[in-house]
Amino acid sequence: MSFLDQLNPQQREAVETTAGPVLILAGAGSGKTRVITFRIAHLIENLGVMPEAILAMTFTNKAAAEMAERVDKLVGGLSIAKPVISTFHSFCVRVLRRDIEALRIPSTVPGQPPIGHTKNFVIYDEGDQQSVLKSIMKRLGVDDKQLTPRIVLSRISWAKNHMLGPQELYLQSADPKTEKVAHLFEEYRKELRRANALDFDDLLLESVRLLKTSAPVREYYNRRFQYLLIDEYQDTNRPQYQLMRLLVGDRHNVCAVGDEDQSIYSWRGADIRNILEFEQDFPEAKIIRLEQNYRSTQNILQGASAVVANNIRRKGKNLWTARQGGARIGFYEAPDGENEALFVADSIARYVREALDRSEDPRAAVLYRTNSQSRLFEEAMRRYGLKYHVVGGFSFYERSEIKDMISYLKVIQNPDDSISLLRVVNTPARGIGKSTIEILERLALETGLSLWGSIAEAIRRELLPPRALSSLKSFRQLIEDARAMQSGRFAEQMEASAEDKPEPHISASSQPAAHDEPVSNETSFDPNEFGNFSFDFGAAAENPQESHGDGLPQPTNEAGTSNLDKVVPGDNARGPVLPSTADILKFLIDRTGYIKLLEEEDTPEAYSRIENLRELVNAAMDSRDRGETLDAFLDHAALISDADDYDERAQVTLMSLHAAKGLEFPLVFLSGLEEGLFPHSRTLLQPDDIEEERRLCYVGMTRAMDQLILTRAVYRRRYGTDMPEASVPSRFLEEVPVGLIEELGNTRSRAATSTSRTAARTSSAYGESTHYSYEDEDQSSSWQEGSRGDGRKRQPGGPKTRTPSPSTPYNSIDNIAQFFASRGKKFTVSRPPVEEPSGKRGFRPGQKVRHPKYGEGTVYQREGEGEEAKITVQFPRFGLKKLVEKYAQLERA
DNA sequence: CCCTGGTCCCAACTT
DNA sequence: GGGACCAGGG
Repeated sequence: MSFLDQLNPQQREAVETTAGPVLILAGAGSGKTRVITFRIAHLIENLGVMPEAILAMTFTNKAAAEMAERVDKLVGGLSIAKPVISTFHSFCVRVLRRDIEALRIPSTVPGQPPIGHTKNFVIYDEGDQQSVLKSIMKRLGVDDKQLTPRIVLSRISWAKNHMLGPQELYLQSADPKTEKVAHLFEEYRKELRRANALDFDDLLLESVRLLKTSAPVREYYNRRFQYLLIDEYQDTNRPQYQLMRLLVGDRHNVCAVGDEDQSIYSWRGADIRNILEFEQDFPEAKIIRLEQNYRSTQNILQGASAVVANNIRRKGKNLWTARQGGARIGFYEAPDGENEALFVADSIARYVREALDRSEDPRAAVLYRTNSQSRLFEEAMRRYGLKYHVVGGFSFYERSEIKDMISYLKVIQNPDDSISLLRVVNTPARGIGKSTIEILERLALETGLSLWGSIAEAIRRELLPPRALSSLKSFRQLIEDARAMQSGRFAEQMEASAEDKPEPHISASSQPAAHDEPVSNETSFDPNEFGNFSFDFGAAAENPQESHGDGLPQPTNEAGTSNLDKVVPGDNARGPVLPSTADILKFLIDRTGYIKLLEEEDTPEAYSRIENLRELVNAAMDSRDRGETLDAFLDHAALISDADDYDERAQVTLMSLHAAKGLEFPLVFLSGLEEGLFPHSRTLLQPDDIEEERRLCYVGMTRAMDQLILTRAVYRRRYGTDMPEASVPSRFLEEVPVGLIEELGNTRSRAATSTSRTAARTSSAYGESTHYSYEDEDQSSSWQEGSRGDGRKRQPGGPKTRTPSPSTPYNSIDNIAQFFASRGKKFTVSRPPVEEPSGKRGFRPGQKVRHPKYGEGTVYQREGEGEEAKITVQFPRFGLKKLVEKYAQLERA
């Protein structure tokens, strides 16, 4: 029996139509990933295609990794060679690292090196881009208020996504503002070229340019890749589209998979025309529709379809499911954002417990339009002792100590990277201050050198006071020593490759990088050339609340102390040692005294930073074990994305709607359904933007397998301290057919809020009968205890459950229980017992405690009396925190 | 030169 | 709620 028998007829057709262009219109939940992976497996297994001749493009590393894993399972280690499954951006980086120098042009000045990027280019992230623009705008005296670096950057990015250069932008500019942007764009480009840096958009654009202009390069890839697959085709932009055309060549073996109803990235340049006009691009194209949804119940699917049916720009489709009926779509209207979050947490706590009792999938997702909404949900999850995982937000790489070290590495890879150099030249402080920097920058401007070049020049010509000069000398020595470590590695490679000609470079900073052979005339391909990234990085440091699935303790690098011994200097145990990225990092940390200074600081924050640095060194060691060089390590760090840290083992996942694309959960909450929030206020004016918001809503709703609950807050605070504002229900709520909706929650309170909103806010009816309130401290802390106690051994109906009387302030919970009960899931309305207050009160200095967010810590001091007492606790990872005992859910550890 | 504390202004999605 | 920026003291 063939594995193809597992597919439905349409899926099977999609898998077996391997010659020529194919467009697969795959509705939500219709087995898109399955089709792609089976198609790859079919090519390899049944048609004998060489794995390395297959290229599949995805949007996130996570999706690529998952796809690779699934293909691996199907093909079962038939061959060491693997198909290339990669994100567009990662793929482009590999292409450019290999051949970008084919784009260089000879200098007009004889004897000068060619102009253009070299293969040791660095990647600039958004922060780097902003720094570049900021300094340009300062230099040119551009008014910061009308035109912020942020705005300019987004306009530049817009231009790039539409494949416009500064000149084109200038020519079609109709206003002085755009003219200015065009000018800044030009300067920005110069600056990046000088720094030998590329931004994210450039990765795509330069790859396109490379394939367009260099026939040998193009032919190399055309020969190598015979089959091309593109996931999420509806979200490709023009450069990606062109890249596809160039890679496909005239063979036209391309398979694009997408769903126009899930196009949610137009603001990033995604061009919905790409999918709508596929048939024009490839007249011989075969179109296959996958319309059977295997994920959701009929109610959910109907609701979602009804919403998206309000869009005009779509092909239209008929999604159906065999899962007739199902739970109705819940709707809960909360008085405010806090209550909304508590409602969600309460429902999830209940759901998780129940699902575990029945050995069902206990995962739930909370989706929101804006990341800032996550805070309230996080607090609520902690209240309920739920293990949750937040996707996105502040990542490991955004921490300052990590950025510092990464910047050092970038400078070592490419000293002309002036942005990174500026970041580290005085980090830690070594007496190179503002005035010194200003002189260097002026010198750079006069001479056309990079900052790195200017440092040498300033030292040579003794243009600075002796003090500054000696500081600069020691900095330069540091970088050069580190670079020398690097070149040991390169020297060896150079021996291997024959006719290599190290070229002089403007500031003598170009690495004597080993050239691959010229691009043409290769007959065999290195299967590892496009090796996929792996993603075991940073997660542990990020969120101590992170779940590990079944609630059982897992062998993780918790709190990191176990990693300590891995980082001791002189870790040469793993065989003949060439200097690796890890070695360089250790060298840097040692020479700069970075950790030593942190230790001297002797604050808990400092120790947490040290911990992060160790984590970074560990990551570098893993990178070394994978055989990666410095640039691969840095590429990885630059291209890892928020969506990549989604952990499918977490019971509760909090994330933006965008990040949820491609995922599915038994229970989904779609929150903040308010005009101005979702749809977002910045989209209300253009009809096209509203359609995209609606697609986003569709994406969110179709993530749900069994249960979908929509929520909204009547009052919402926009900023931390401002007065809450009354909201208008989202239009999307009205677009869901009434018959599919089940209202949840306390109707009385809702009536009160809608009839007299301001009165309700202050009246006791509002304040006290609010079902979920942060002020009700007994309730929440006892819930906390209860669910934590249940965490490992879940005892259904044990002593920890009781049914509240109808008079408890939990009206709405009764209602939810009924709601769940009505769909055949029996939910006991449970409420953990109220604990004796004396049992856990009164922490004393020296005592070990556990905090839901900060983990274990030691009480440092106690101020005040009773439950008003403030206790200061030292947490190894988070430092000293002053907590009001009444509110902090501290436990004895 | 470096650190601190106050103030301003912001907050859409993300490779 | 918080990050970026600036003024002023050590």
